[in-house]
Amino acid sequence: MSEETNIFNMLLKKKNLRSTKPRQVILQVFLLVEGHIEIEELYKRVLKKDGLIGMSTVYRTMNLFLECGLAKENILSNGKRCFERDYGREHHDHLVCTHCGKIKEFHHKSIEKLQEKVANQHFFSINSHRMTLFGKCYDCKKIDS
Amino acid sequence: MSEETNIFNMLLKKKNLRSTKPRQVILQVFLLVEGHIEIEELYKRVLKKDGLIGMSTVYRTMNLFLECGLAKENILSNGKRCFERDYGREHHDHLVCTHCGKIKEFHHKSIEKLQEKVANQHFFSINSHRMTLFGKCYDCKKIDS
DNA sequence: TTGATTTTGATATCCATTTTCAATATAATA
DNA sequence: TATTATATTGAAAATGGATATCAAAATCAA
Repeated sequence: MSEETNIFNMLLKKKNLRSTKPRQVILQVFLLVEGHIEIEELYKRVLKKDGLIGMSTVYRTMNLFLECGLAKENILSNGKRCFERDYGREHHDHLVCTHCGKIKEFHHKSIEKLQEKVANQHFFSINSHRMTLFGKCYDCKKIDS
Repeated sequence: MSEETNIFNMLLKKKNLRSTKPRQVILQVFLLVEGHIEIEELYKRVLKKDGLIGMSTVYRTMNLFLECGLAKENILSNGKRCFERDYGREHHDHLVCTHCGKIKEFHHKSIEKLQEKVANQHFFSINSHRMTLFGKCYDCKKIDS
């Protein structure tokens, strides 16, 4: 049993929730996601495994994933939400190509140190941050020029 | 006539749109906004000036403001949108208190230089970015501890 | 098993936003 | 100014994403 499965089961236990087939299927599918996924696409993949599962259950279960830190939510430039796995992964920020939608991840320690510094100057203590750079990726620059 | 009024009128002309009373009223009200405002609150203020204006017109007009760069949209930590004026203002990022909702603005040149650097490393050219630090402000830290 | 409780999927509902549409306002021109 | 063509309006309907409701089904503990 993967560590992530474990974390999910712990959450279920903690909240007196039951380990049901739909929840396990959705978890399995989610754990195979690489990168970023919108809920519609996740639902499609879930249906392939079990055509009886309803959309509401996917939403409900995704909220559980968010709650226990297995998933993280992002807002894309078009305003839509997408999700990504968030366990055992290093924190990262996003570079989004506004032309083709490609998403790259990056992590920059010095930026984060500066963020801390800024926060301190304003007497804030940061819990989290969100940084997204929008632009054009290499391939799209080539196409357009 | 303020420069912002001018910009709006130019957009109207460019798009063959008409300068109507509702549009002028909404612009006037918007230009008095300081900081960040949700559309409901903007609508309330519009109604005080002219009780006949409808919500759809406010939405439509706000979209025009966004289009010509008079307004900028932000997504708060609770997922709601808010707007702020965006003409003649220096670019800035946000510090949001997740406890009381307070929003502070900051601008950090070195962070932006590093963002450029990161983008270059990934062969992206950045058009814009969005950076928000979430945490607790001074006052809310005091209350809670 | 049984019985108490939770979960489910379908459906209804909610909310923010956009679209539709007939009536009205605007701007250009005659 | 009167006319005409076109854009705009507000109200209401529609949309789309997400949540809440609820009776039937599944799960768990005894």
